Amino acid sequence: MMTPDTLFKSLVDETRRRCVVLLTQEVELCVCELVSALEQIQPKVSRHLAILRKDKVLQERKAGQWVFYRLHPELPAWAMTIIQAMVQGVKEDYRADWDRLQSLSDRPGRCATECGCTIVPSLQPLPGQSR
Amino acid sequence: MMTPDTLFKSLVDETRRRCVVLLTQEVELCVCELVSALEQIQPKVSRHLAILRKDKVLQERKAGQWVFYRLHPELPAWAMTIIQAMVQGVKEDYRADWDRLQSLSDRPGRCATECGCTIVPSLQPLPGQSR
DNA sequence: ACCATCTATACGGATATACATATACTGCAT
DNA sequence: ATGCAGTATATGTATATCCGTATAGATGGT
Repeated sequence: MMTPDTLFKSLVDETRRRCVVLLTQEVELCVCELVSALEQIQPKVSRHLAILRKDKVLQERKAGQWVFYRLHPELPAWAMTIIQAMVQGVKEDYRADWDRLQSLSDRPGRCATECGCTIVPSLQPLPGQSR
Repeated sequence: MMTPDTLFKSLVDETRRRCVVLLTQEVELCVCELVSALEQIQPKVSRHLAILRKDKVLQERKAGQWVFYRLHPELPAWAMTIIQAMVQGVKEDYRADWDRLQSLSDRPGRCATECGCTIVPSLQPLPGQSR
């Protein structure tokens, strides 16, 4: 079960927060997209995603050679509140991550039939952003 | 200015979270009260309070030989949201801290005219008592 | 089979953090 | 001045965390 101890340990790292913030804007992202958006080397991103997965902050979905991550659907309400408040706190700081993500070409396709990602988290986009 | 990085670093430690949680229920507490409520040695509590003070999560008020701490009045809204959600997350877990705090005798008095704080109704201000 | 891509993990080093103990500082009372 | 209570900090140590590099596994295309 998620505890504040686990959540704060997970979110104390900025790389992990940047991943989580992007995943409040996009339903799911694969590792290579996060690598490009964050401009970090792949093993580093993968290691942090493993921590977020172990702590049940994120959920993984394997699709062929890709692994997609999304916010864990069973995050308790207080944890989602913390994540959303954290997004408010970073405001424009992580804007560059979002911009890089949007400018990527050749992103792997997602279709509802293959990934089942019909659930869109009811989160507010960052100020000035639209999808 | 408070940033999520600072706040998460501050709240990643359980001792610091326990201090903050108690300070969401009492307007202000002195170090010796926190030492008793948390059942931790004084240098440990003092060191963590220093971190919370440096990070502007808490504010200090010196009154004679006592130092009272309270939530920093300039905490941004998103930070207060995170703190309140964290309190929701710990629910009954920190209940023992509160119980020990309430059962303390000889708590230092708080006077509205000298400290400007709002006295919590459950508190019995006792003038000039030492421990 | 071979290769390229995507992802995960193991390893060693560097940095950061928490701890207990000891000590210093301050304000108040005798 | 002396002592004591409340608080803060310095020190050394142990542990945890993060990083980059190297490597391994898994998948899909040729």
